[in-house]
Amino acid sequence: MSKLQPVRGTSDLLPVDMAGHRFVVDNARNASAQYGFQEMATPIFEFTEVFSKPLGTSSDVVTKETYSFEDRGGERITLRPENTAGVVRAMISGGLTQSLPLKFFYAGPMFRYERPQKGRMRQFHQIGIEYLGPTDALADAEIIACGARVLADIGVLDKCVLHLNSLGDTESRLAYRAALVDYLGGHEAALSDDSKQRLAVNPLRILDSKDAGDRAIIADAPRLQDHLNDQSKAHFATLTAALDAASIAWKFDPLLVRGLDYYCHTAFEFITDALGAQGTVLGGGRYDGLSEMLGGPAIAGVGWAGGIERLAMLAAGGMVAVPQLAVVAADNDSDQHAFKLAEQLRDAGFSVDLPTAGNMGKKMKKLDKAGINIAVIMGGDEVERGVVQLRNLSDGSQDEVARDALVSALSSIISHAGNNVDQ
RNA sequence: GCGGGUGUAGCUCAGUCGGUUAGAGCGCCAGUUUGUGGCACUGGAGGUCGCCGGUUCAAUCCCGGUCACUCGCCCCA
Repeated sequence: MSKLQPVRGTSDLLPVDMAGHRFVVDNARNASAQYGFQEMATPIFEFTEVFSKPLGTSSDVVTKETYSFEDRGGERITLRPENTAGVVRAMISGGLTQSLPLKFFYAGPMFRYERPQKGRMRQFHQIGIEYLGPTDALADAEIIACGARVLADIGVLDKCVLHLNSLGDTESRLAYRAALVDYLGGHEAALSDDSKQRLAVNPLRILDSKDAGDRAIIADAPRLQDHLNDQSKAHFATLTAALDAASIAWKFDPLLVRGLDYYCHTAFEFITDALGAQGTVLGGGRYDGLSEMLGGPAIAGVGWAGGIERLAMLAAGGMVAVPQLAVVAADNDSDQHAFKLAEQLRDAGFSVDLPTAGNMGKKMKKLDKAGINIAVIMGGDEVERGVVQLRNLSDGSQDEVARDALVSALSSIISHAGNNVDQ
């Protein structure tokens, strides 16, 4: 192909792609607004510490996946690989900790230096919500319910399974981690190479290894749920009771873990099998330790992020809006009249296209291909007589209408529900 | 970062056991129709066969590298 190609792992959002993208974002924005989440945005780059401090050196996201560079002023900058840290940073920076709780919705690009695959890009886009302040498990339930509603609204909930686990609070998790390392240490030689690395760096990750040998060892490993203290158990029980009450189906997944240190209690992912290896379509959890790790006050938080590209691939929807009608000049001398009429119709609230190239046959052909169903045709004769030809391209009918009566005539045949859409 | 597959027209793909002008369908443009689209017919444009190098009298085809896409690992959205 041409040498003029986008950078690896990036892609253009042409109108047809943008339609699916907007379909996801618009629905997510509306659904989260039903729960009181308000839209905000943070910069797409931050000082590197915003990500390196909370994510830690053990995380793949930081060690090998970030786009980091030094700017002209010598500052170390990182393109955001996710948005939770940025949102929490914004909360601290903006002094918003005085008005808890906070409910935020965001949508925007994220950047990870990964090997691209289907559903995995170096620049990709996420929607997400963050609920800052509450420690109660009902907050966890509410954000999961919100996530389920987003998926339902775009028509993909029935293609996903909600996997749910509890990591417990810090005390529980540290106790479990010690037990797990103790057990796995006895089997180290039999572990896969990847898992040998993880044993030192991030042992919980071994739990969801896909290696067959690892899985055999894991089968007899100590279980996370056996190490939850009473408070952690209560948190999880409250959450699951709330989900059950709302008829939100979930599946307990004891192997679902999050690598990052600030995660605690709830971890969940909506997973589909329709997208190959990139099955997680929306995932998140509780991150009570994050604010403190960033140097702010101890403020709890729960949230999730969803991959817009992955969601758009699952969703059939996505409509490209096209104008409702077009004004066609039948001859060159009528161009100015057609232009003026198009403006008048736009003043009246219609979406109007005005084809300008070629003879009348070409213009009509363009309308047809664009999916425009109504043509207002005017030539010298019509201008003189103060009328237009109103042609319906769907059924081929055509009527002469007085210009004074055009707006009301159009109003009766074009629904005012909104833009005409066609895909 | 690791392993496998693929790369021929805008799109989906044939094809050349290495040999003169590389094909099809769809799409695009034009005409049949100089005030009327869809259908049909006719014609046309469009490819350095991803890129660089090697072997060869000769490479789109074989070999190496590279880039991109793709499948899996890793990790996650």
